[in-house]
Amino acid sequence: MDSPHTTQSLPQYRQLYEILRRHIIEGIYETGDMLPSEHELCVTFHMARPTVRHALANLVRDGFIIKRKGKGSIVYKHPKGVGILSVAGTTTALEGVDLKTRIITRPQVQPWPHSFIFPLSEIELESGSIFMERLRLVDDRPLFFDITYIPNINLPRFCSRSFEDKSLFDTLRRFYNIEIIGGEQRLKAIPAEGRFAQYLEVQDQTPILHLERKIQTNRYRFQFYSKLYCNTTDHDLFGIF
Amino acid sequence: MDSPHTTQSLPQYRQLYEILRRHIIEGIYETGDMLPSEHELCVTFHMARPTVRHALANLVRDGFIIKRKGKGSIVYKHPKGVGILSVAGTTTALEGVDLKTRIITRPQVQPWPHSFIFPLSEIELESGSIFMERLRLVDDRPLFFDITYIPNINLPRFCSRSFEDKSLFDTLRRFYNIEIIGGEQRLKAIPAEGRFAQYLEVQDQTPILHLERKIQTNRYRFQFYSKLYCNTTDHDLFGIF
DNA sequence: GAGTGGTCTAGACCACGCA
DNA sequence: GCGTGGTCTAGACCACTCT
Repeated sequence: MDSPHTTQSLPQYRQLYEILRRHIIEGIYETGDMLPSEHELCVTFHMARPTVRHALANLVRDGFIIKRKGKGSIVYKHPKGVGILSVAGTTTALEGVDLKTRIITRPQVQPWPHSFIFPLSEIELESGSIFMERLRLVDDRPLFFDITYIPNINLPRFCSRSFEDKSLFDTLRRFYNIEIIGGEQRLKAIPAEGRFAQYLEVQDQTPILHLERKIQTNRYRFQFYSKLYCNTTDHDLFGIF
Repeated sequence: MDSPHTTQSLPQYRQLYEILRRHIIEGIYETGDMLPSEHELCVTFHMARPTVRHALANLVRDGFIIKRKGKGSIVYKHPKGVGILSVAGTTTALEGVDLKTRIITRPQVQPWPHSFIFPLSEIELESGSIFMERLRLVDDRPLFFDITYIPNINLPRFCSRSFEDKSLFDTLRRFYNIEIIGGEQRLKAIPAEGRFAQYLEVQDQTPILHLERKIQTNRYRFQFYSKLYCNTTDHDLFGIF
């Protein structure tokens, strides 16, 4: 097994979040079911109410439950959809879906593009970027093409890791202790052209979704960037707000 | 003035949120500035720390600040962008932007469309929907076309209210005590066609963004729906996650 | 070392849904 | 009227950034 420090003292609210999340995904709860009340969860897991509420708040944020005053926490499983607009990261968001990753360009260090989408700091510019291109497939049909730029700062052996069918976010968390804490994204509908149309297996000029993202991490002054080209003809993109 | 109960005992954490949010938007803080520390805010506003933290957490959620352990809350003003993907509602998200609304179809009661995007409950079906079409313009250029379906349940005089350059969310909050607490949305890139292309003033077949949303409110079992057609050629859509 | 945010406790009172 | 979640208090200890 490769679990260096899987549960390395995760905060209690995160532990409870993971447990309930798993229960919902695995079908122990169905849409419409009530979660145990906050009080019950306090007793069961030996936590104070704010701690329990913190966990539940995150489940709300990620769309797993909705809460009703005087009623309780209601499980809400969303119909199939591709929730790549959330913090959780693509691989997690698509849990339960047959997701495959094909590496188009293996991670390699190179200078930043000349005019980059987002402004870069001195240190980012100096260090260069780790560049990587991946095609993600759902049910063996290409869903989106993902170009990632990561500042090459203190990420030993990063380029020699395998990302075939692996989660980038997981790799960052497990080997480098980097957690994703948020980000911003810009969306555009654009016509598919050239190699993007080929990768996504759509006709030239088919409307596709283009996302440019800046992803914040818990490491001080460390963020990274990605560009997505997404085929929304077969699947809708799905988001919570 | 039309402020029936503007501050009708808003919770403290919301009051603080609104104050800080306004200060950020109005330029009292610039990007990179530090907000007062949590402790300072506690003292200044006579609140306990969890209350202050609740307000700050919402500012983080809405992208106004990022927090750094051992450092503080850093103000983060996003460059121009159109943040219609957030809870806040279009009008609020576009604060500071020259937003105009042109009513295409005045609110009217009618039955629900035959096959509606989202499953509807008995009571929603029985009551029929309030239907309304609006074109939203930024700097006098059409940005998106918005079709709204609201269950016609206990919304007296709704159809006779004016929505020209008014916020729907504000109307719901002020006159019906309905708050938006979240929602889900589906995104697609589609080609502009027919009247949509005309309204948005784009060429036929230009890629546009299509959103289908279900919007949750604090009123029990009350949600509403909207469809958006958005021109992303001139502006990117902007989102936080 | 001083100050910051991150986590956590053990209570309290209120508004709401439901029976 | 009971149980639920929504709000709030007044503390506590820890990990982190900065000087």
